Amino acid sequence: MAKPRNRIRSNDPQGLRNRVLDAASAAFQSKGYDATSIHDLIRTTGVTGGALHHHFPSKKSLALAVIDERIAAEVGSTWIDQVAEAPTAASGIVAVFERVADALDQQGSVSGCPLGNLASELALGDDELRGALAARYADWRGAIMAKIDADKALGRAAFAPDAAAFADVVIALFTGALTIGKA
Amino acid sequence: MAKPRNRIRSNDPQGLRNRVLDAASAAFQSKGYDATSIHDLIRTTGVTGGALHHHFPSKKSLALAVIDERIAAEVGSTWIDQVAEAPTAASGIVAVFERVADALDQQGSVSGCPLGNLASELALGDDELRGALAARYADWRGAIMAKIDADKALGRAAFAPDAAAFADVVIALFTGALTIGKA
DNA sequence: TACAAAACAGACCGGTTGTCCGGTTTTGTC
DNA sequence: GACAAAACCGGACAACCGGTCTGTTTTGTA
Repeated sequence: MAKPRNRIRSNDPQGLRNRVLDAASAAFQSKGYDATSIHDLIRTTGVTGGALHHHFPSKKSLALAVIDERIAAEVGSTWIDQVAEAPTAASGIVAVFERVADALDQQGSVSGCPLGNLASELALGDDELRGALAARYADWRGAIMAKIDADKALGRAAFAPDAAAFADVVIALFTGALTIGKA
Repeated sequence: MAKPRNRIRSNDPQGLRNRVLDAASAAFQSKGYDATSIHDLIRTTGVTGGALHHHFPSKKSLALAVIDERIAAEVGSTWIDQVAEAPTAASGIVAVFERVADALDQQGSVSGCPLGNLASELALGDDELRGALAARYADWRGAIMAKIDADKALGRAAFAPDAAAFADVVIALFTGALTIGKA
């Protein structure tokens, strides 16, 4: 006479994994990595500790997955894709800034750049995490540089800045602005 | 026959307070606020828990003191003073960037902007802390704006940007650059 | 149906966290 | 010297942390 387990259960590993990833990335952004406990995630998602540990053996592995899957996608959709599709690098960059500013106005609060928040908090503590974050920055930077070079090749560049330096400035400006916006 | 207490003790509240503040601000910058436990500070400074609690009843009050005393001084010496003493706003800003870049080269590692690190980590969690951080940003911004306006009045401005917007860009650029440098 | 592997459940552990408290010593003041 | 306030001591505390464990259920495969 074990426990009468009358509730049906269906294994959905990918769905459960995604739910955890969603909750984790949201919590990391709104509260920070250290301030988010895995018990918090257990409570908010309803996922049990065993299941969570099955998919993410450690908190660090969870952070790694958030960076490589969720944040990478976010950088891609809000930056890389937008810049690539724009007529010119400069116009694409300006458009992203305006779009983000509009979204922030509607939202009413600033919770920072997802990538920048994590970079600030855990880049210094762990080399593996720092590498994952650096890779995301490299992608971001590469997309801007590629567009600038394409502009130059097409003769569309209003001015001819050093692509690498210009990309760095754009990224630093964006990251810094969202950080200051939090205060 | 209580404990034979043969060690001499001399009360030095201000010195002890400063020692804690030094250790705390260093730890906050290198490891982050959440990652720094007050037991860490007890170990590294040798200050007892009771004494620490006497000066800083809570960890938050310690953070507040670090912001208002240590970080404010740092912003003042590396930014406000430098800009004020420079012949022109633009040259002063460039000089600060160069000086910081040189210091970072010698140091070999980047641990971020002290103000930016704390802003990123705890601005969203507590309104009082956010206010303290915002005040530091306001001072910083005000110093740059004042210098730009002074330049304009003296006819020294090579170009005539909107002072507020320009100051924001400078601060965002600085903060963001140091954040990215960590990754 | 048989069975191994994957997915999930949930209690549990050692260690650490921030905070607080009762007592002792030092210091300023009269 | 008497005495109160401030400074300092050292440990106790409950809550919570990330991680582990054993066991059960589901699923793919043949």
